[in-house]
Amino acid sequence: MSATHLSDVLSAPPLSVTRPSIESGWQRAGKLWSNLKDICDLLRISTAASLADDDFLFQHVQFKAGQRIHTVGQPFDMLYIVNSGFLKTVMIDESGNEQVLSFPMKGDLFGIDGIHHKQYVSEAVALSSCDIILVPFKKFMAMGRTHVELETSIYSVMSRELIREQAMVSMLGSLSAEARVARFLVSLSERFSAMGYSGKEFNLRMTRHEIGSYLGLTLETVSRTFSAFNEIGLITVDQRAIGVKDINALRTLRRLPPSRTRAKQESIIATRRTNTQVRKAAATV
Amino acid sequence: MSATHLSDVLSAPPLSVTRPSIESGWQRAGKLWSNLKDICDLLRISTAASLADDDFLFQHVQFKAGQRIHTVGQPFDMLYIVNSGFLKTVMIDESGNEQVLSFPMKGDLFGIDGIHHKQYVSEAVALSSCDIILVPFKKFMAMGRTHVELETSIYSVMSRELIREQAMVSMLGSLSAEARVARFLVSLSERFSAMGYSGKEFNLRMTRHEIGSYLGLTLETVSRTFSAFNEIGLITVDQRAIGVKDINALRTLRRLPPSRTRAKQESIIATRRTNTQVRKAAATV
DNA sequence: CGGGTCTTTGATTAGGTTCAATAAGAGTGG
DNA sequence: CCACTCTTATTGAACCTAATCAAAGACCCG
Repeated sequence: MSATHLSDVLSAPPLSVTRPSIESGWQRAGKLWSNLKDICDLLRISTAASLADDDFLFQHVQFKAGQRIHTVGQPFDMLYIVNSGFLKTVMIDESGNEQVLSFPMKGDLFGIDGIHHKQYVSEAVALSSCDIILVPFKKFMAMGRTHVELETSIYSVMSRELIREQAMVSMLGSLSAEARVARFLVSLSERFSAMGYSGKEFNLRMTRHEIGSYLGLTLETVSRTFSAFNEIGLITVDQRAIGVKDINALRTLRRLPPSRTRAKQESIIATRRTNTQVRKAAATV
Repeated sequence: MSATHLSDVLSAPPLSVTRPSIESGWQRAGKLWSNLKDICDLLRISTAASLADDDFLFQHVQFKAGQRIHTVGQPFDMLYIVNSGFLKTVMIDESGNEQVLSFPMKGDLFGIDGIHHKQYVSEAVALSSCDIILVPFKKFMAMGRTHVELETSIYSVMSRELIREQAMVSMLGSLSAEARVARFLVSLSERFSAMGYSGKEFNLRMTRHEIGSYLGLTLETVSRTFSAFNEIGLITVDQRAIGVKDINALRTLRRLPPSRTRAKQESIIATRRTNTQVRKAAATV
């Protein structure tokens, strides 16, 4: 039952569908399968009528916490969609250190980074029990050719991922530690809400170390910032349990001391310049 | 002649090609046009035979330093390929600050971020005179349907961009200021070399401020780091003129003081632990 | 030549890392 | 079920990198 390699659990698609299961997916021979429409729904993609016709089935695979869905250097042929559970994706830099890139959860697609070099550049690790849908890329592309709106959606999802990374770069390049942690919590809250869970009370599935890696901070800074937010009453913290008390404060929390801001905000600069001159004048008196 | 809006310079494709020009592209009515094969070559994409057949022509447009190729919120319908010149792409955060995301140059594709929301999320600004190829996205997708290897390449290029952003996140999250600046120089050197220019002597086309924004540093830190590298003999600097003296030293320059490294390198941890114990033992003697 | 932008360099400050020690859980096996 | 261990989290103190503030010099372009 403990599959360490995908190939161990792969099986041929069922010849016929038996019965719908509770969650999205059909069951057959103890395995779950999803059709194209299920997948589009999961990805929050516009789902035109024609998609429902396609009877190709995508296999689900279960992973337990700690197991790897794919590893660096492994030949690419699949994309993956999270049906349930929590994961992290990491890059391994030349000195062997892990850098967390994302925390995929229900409805998220990962594995895209494997397309270019025909092998994965990152690793995906389950942080909890996970149900993952396998999406053979070749097949998916072929389907995009027959369902034009699907093709558009694939490009759209890839574009979305790029935007996500750009936002990440922007955050790492310009926000203070407090602001990063605050946004991280807001983002988690919103994602939990979107999934139908509580956005006010939730458990972190990742360690402080992993959060720190994701945000470009040390685990100590993350811990301290949680504590600080707790003291101000923005959140409550007890180990992995988070209670969001003032999400708007978290949302608008700017970098306390700006960074390479300055430029552009002429008014502020003008004001500061005036102050400086006043100060100088006072000094010379 | 000074076009501030793309629509001012757009014209219908020529009915027939007249004569090949010096650089990639054909000339007609004072304008440059490229075919599919030119574009694939420029993007360093596998170029199968069938591509040469396609006689659709892509229009070139010239921009002068400071002009914007596209802006935030502008409706998306084009991708852009740099045929010559230098640009920057920037995101504007909620407080109006620019964050530099990339410095596109010859052969680079940009505008991908516009696909998802059907409008651009970033801006592209010319840093020098530029010759840009317009790639109507709809048309490009359609061509991908008839040339399967092109479709694959489009996905591949998008994946490449995602990897680039991931590498950027990784760098911002884990490297010291020195290491970031060093890698920036190495990257520039390699790109200039790949373009046929000298990778040892080149001029920066961007300001210290823009480099700083790109690397998540202040302009002062960038300037100081250049000066420091200069003193160690890794490079020579004179304003925008850079001479790379020891690219390997730049390449391997690690973060002087590590960050959230620690984990994973068992040997080092073991060593450090031993040292600590030794120190403790010494202290108790 | 002059005004504006860009760059360099210095002095000071502060935010975040590093090192260290303790506490709190989670998992394991006797 | 509890002791033991390993991982994870919290908190403190000292240090250090990079930001901030400031000023002067270099360059560019009309």
